[in-house]
Amino acid sequence: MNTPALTTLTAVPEGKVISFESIRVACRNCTLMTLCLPLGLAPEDVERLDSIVRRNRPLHRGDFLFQSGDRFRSLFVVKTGSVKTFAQSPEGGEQVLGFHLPGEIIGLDAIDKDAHVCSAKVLETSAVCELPFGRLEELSVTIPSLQHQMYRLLSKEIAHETEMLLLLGKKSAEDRLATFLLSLSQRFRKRGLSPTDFYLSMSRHEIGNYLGLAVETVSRLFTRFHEEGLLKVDRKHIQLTNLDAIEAMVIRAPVEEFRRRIS
Amino acid sequence: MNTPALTTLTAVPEGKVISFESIRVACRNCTLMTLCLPLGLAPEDVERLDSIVRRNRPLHRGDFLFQSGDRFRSLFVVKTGSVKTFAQSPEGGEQVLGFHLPGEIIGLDAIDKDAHVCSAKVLETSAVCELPFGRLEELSVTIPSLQHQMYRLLSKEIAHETEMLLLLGKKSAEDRLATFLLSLSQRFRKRGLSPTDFYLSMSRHEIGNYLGLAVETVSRLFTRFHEEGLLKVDRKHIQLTNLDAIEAMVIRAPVEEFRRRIS
DNA sequence: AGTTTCATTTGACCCGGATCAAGTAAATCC
DNA sequence: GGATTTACTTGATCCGGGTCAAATGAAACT
Repeated sequence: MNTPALTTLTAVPEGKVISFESIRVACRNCTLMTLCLPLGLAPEDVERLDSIVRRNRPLHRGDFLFQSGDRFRSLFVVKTGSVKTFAQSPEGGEQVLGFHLPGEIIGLDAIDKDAHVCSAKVLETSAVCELPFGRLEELSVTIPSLQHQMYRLLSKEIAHETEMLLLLGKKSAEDRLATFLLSLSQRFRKRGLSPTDFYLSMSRHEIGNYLGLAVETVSRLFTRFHEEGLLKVDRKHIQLTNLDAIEAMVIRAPVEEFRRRIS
Repeated sequence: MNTPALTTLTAVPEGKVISFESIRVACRNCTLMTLCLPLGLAPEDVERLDSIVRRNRPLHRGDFLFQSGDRFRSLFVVKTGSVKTFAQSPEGGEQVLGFHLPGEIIGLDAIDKDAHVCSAKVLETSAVCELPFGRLEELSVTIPSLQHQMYRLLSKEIAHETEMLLLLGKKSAEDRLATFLLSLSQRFRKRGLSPTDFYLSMSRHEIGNYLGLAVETVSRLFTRFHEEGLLKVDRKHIQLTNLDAIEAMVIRAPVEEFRRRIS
């Protein structure tokens, strides 16, 4: 048997039932082990970690993991499906902060203030592991390799946000969308899924919000990329037909700087 | 005696000598203790932390703490002066990631890859504490409150970058500069310095780069803010003559969203 | 099946801020 | 002290992408 919940990452239609078994798997049997918190832990330590993990029933589109202002109790790891995080201003304006795929950890920004500073909403039927942070912290006192892994994860998150800053600070709309698609592609690949053929679980509006672009711009860019033969779009189904060109697009981005410097 | 090196945060002219004594102070006597790593530690633990801190000679404008690609060995804490961090593309283009004031920790993004992913350059004569990360990690295994403080610091850094994402993702040039000035003001206040009267240690070019704006735009905005009576500018000397207005400017930023929602 | 609702696409227009181009003022160098 | 370099300011122009408006298409509702 394979693991249907993982391979149908974003393909589970609304309301369909996910195999409950695939959600209850222990860390040691989880296909995400090398992407997740247990990375680098000795088997017996994985068991100890496993013992504090709460595996709740699957969540559905629109469900919240937590909302901004909630007391911080747990970190969450996406197991199947996807989750978006976003900040909201009192008036209702919202800024999408990230889209989270299986193995990615959510809530790290809440440790400092002991309260959530953003909200997390499930984009499609998803299974999520809950890690009560108090227990995790106790555990990491007695497992140095877990502490190290925690530092690494927090650091990785910082480095990742830094990359987003680079993206939003300088690049053109075209670069932003190309970078976004490439990021998804690479993350799908790491999870054993097709890097060139996938479904988007988020709307154009959410993509635009995330990238600091208007919906219309996102839509136009998809059309243009399609016309240029970079990809095929059908609604939420994306096929990257020229991944190399998309990569090249992202890499040669800082050229304007270069041109300025040599002149 | 007061601590001249702190009170002259950005006012030490190039080449002038900083009191060496003020640099060598132990953590327990450091005015930054409540802003820095020792926060929340028992006195004996502060001593243990103190014992691994390396206090090097002051650095001067243009000196590097580290460069992108360097092996990661230590975290750094600004003690006096200021430091900028930036990412650079191979061609020479650069994106300023942050300006760091006394008590702020630099290098947290390097833990994951065990290599620096950005560079840190001193903006003015500055004293910096070096924290060898291996030692720090060992220590944090035996001092749970230090481990907790590390988690908090890492988390705070994530939350801070999230705020920058919000800024760069949505807001107008005006909002960006206002937010930047307000951030500086608040950070100076926390350090016991004037929140309304300070020197900028970074150039207009660096501010623009940081905020995703052209130098010319930054310059024009300073002129406009001056005309509107929000501040006085003389070269690098800034006086915020209407802090309330600047705060209001930042807070009422998401109004466009609101307008859209009710229509 | 037909209606409502919401998401996406497409077109027309406009504006904020980038870019280009001087000019001015400090700081650094002889 | 004068020359050179670098930083900053100001003005003119242009364009990428936002905004507005409308059409089209999917999906949910009755």
